[in-house]
Parts: sequence; C-alpha cells; structure tokens
Amino acid sequence: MPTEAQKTDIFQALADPTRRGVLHLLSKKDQSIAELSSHFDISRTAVVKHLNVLNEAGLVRSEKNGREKIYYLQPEPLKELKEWVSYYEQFWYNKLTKLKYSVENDTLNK
Amino acid sequence: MPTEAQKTDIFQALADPTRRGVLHLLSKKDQSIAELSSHFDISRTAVVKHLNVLNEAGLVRSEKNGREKIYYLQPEPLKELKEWVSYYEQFWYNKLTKLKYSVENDTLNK
DNA sequence: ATTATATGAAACCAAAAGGTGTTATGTCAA
DNA sequence: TTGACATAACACCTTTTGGTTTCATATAAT
Repeated sequence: MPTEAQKTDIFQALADPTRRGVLHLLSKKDQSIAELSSHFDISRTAVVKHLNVLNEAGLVRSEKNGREKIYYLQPEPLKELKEWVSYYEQFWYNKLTKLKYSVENDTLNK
Repeated sequence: MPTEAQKTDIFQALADPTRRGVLHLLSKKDQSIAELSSHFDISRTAVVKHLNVLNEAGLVRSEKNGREKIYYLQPEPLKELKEWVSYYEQFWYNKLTKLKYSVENDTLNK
C-alpha cells in the first residue's frame, strides 16, 4: 500500500542509467535539484524530468526548503523488483529446479 | 563472466512488459517463436524484436530445431539485478540504516 | 529595493522504441 | 515436387524518450 499511486512502471523508471544514478546519489544524501544536477553532464531541466519520472514511480519524494526543493529516496517500491527477481532465482544454478517448481506451484501468470 | 557480451543493458531489456512476459513464459517452458507469439496480441515480427533485445541482454538463448527456433531462458544476468536491488534493501525499513551504512562502507559509486 | 539564486514551465527537436505489413528463404510432409 | 509452415529480412510508420533553450517566478541576501 504505497502512499501515492505509482503512475509509472518501476521497471521503466529504472531503465535509464541517469535515473539509477540519481537514486544512488539520494541513497547517500538527501539533496536539492541543483546539487543533484551538478553530478551529471546534462542540463538541470533534463535532471528534473528524470526526477519527475522517479517521483511518479514512487521512488523519490521531495519537500521544499526555502527556495530549494530537497529530494529524498523512497525505496519501498523496489520491493516489487526484489520479488520479481526472486522468482527467477530458482533457475540460476540448475535447470532441473524449473521442472520441480512448475509442478509444485502452478502459477501460470503472476 | 557471461558466455557472450551483453550488448544491451539488462534494466532496459526488462523495462518492457511484453519482454517480461516472454521471460515468464520461457521460465515455464522452452518454446518456439510461433508458440511464444500466440500469447500476445502483437505481431510475430514484434515478438521477434523483443526476443532480439532479450538475446542481446543475455537473458535468452535459442537453438534451431528443424524449421523451428526454440528459445530458452538464460537467467544468469539477473544476478546483476539482484545485486543492484540488494544495495537498496538496507534502506527499506528505517532510515537510520542509511547513515550507518555510508559510514561503514565508503562506496561512493557502484 | 535590487540582485543573485533555485526552481518551474513551455516549446521544440532528434533519435529510439514499439509496432505494422510485405516479401524471401529454408524445411517438413504429402 | 509442391504446398504448407516457421522463421528471416526489410521497409515503413507513429509515439515516446531524453535532451535542449528560453522565459517566468519565488526566495535569499546585500
């Protein structure tokens, strides 16, 4: 139950390397748009667009502080990603597990 | 050490829901292009394009069987995804962990 | 009050993504 | 060998994506 609806698919949000870079920066420190932008070679406007995508995916939030807007990480939606990948973990080492699993659980779709 | 170079970023490969659907189908059963295509509302040609993307990301492989081309899941590259997400796991429950971590390990990038 | 700073918002653009349909090639089966 | 089937290879199209520049607004500091 996320506080806000996730308008953007999390997989799509993470597809862009700049956006993943933003998440990593925010994992170190909450920071303003200007500070975030200083770490990339693209314009501030472009970074803001990425922040909007991340925000719509529920991965970041922000609050105004004077004339600054401070962004912070909101990692909870990544749980979905973890669950997704954990399904595939069973196939990593031997292929026999696949058969075993599909017999035990009969999950055809999600 | 993947057998083949991954020309396509795994995050990008997973961004498309159809491609994730293909992976899920292949996790159940190795299958031909025709059989895979039957599960989607898009053309076979479109499915082939998705398969090419997945192949370039190292997530699927194929082998010819007569006039058919059988695709199978290659889940190993997903380990990278798991590692990526595991970094963020530490931030899931309380925000204090963040500080703790960044003090102990001083990993600024990657 | 004025100036510098931080962000917001809009218009625009090129390239990539995701889709289509058509035609060609290789293989199986009758 | 002929027809059907499975895939390959193109050419083409529309929308989305990731970027730009420019202009406007709000706040801080002198």
